[in-house]
Amino acid sequence: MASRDHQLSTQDRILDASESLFAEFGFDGVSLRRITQQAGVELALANYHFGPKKDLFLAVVQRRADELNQARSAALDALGADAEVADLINAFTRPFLEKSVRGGPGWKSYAQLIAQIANSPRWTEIVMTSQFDTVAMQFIERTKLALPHSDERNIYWAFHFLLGAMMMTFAETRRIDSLSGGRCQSTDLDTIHAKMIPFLAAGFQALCGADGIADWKHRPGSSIGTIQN
Amino acid sequence: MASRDHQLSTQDRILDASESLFAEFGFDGVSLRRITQQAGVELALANYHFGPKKDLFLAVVQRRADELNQARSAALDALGADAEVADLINAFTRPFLEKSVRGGPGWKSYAQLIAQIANSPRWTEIVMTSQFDTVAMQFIERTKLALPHSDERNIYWAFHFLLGAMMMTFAETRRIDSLSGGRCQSTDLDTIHAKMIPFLAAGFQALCGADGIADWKHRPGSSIGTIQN
DNA sequence: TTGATATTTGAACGATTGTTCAAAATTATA
DNA sequence: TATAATTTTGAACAATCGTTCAAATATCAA
Repeated sequence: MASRDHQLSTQDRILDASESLFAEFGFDGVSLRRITQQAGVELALANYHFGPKKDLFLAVVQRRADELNQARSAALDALGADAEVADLINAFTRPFLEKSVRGGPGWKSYAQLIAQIANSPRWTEIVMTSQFDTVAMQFIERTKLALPHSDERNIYWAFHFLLGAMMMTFAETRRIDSLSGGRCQSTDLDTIHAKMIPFLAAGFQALCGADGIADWKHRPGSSIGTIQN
Repeated sequence: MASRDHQLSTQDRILDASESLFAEFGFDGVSLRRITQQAGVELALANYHFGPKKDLFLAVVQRRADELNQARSAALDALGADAEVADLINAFTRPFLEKSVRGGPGWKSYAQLIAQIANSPRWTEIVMTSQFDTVAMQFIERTKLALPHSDERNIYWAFHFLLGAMMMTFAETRRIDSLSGGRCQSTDLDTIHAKMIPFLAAGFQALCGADGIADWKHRPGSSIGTIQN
């Protein structure tokens, strides 16, 4: 029998258990019985407090979305008008890093859950767009100012690649760990983040920078291409 | 009733239906009844030919893995010893692009399925590592030769970011489409790939290049950091 | 054609799924 | 304290889940 934590409300205990289990097994991989059992509450309470299972899933995502968005927005606003792209990338990604690494196990599960949702067409439309696109737009607009010579679309694509690298990092799949023979640790998010910022900043500069680059043109019949401006 | 395609074997019809449905709803989001119904075969045939559901899922992944790995490996081998990083990235990513865009609907579903698996710790260990890490290692080794001055670990992390950007692209979640107000199309993988190559190549150069960069150091108490060498 | 092997069928198994509901217990209001 | 509103309980609902199996059919080898 799961020991009850009387510090937490029934809603929070259900949300905590859902967060951890959804992150590990996905929406359809977890039953409401398993969730309520881990939460230490009766099965029917999930429906009573959150309605259908899908609404519970959305509640899990929404619970921490506001706090994350506020932290990101504040980090962006704290930057001066002369902020470089690396500063903007850091402002957008560091709050998530801080919470995933030092926000407790709930935030860790939350980050892994969001990382999976972000690559699932089924949930992206319902969850990501509605919850995170406002701040994403703030980042885009600031980046347009920092890279004024760029075609607008390139900034969107660069942000798309940023999202991919960031989500892959927070997913912590440990694939690189075995691939590198243990020389790299997927759980060391601080180190990865320190590598990610210059990597992405260079990508933004190459794609959206003033030196006006750069689509990759494939030469048919050859496996070699070239970067053209 | 689903019309039977007598061109295809029972196994292939089950694999095709599984591929499409697993990509859309995930492993636990699809029942064997729905799969066999879409395949136009009896329920019991799934178990007869593939065993338990998990083995069917693995069979779906394995079916196209060899072909993809061979194409990637051939593209890498076709490059000369003087290949640049952009060439290596292109050799690793273009085969997947070509099959996803011009390989038929099966390959499209397959790419989306792999993209979701890649960000799921539950499947990465079982699927990705065993199926794709051999060719991944070939790419890593070639990149070490192209960027000989780099700390080995930075190449692994750069490859990690490459995977994230690539998987986010093949997932086709259409998030950027709405974010950009329709100016960017997630389904236009050719355009995205043309942007991705210079973006990632610049990232590799910044992180692993001869000009020896570059970890992002966060200044405590400030939201501003700096790139140091 | 005969016998052996492989595949398909249709039904059923027990277990688990999300959801519902009336009654009991608790908390809040007056 | 008495009344109302809220929360919790325990059980049950119909539906669906993955899996199994003997019988029927189809395919192949001799």
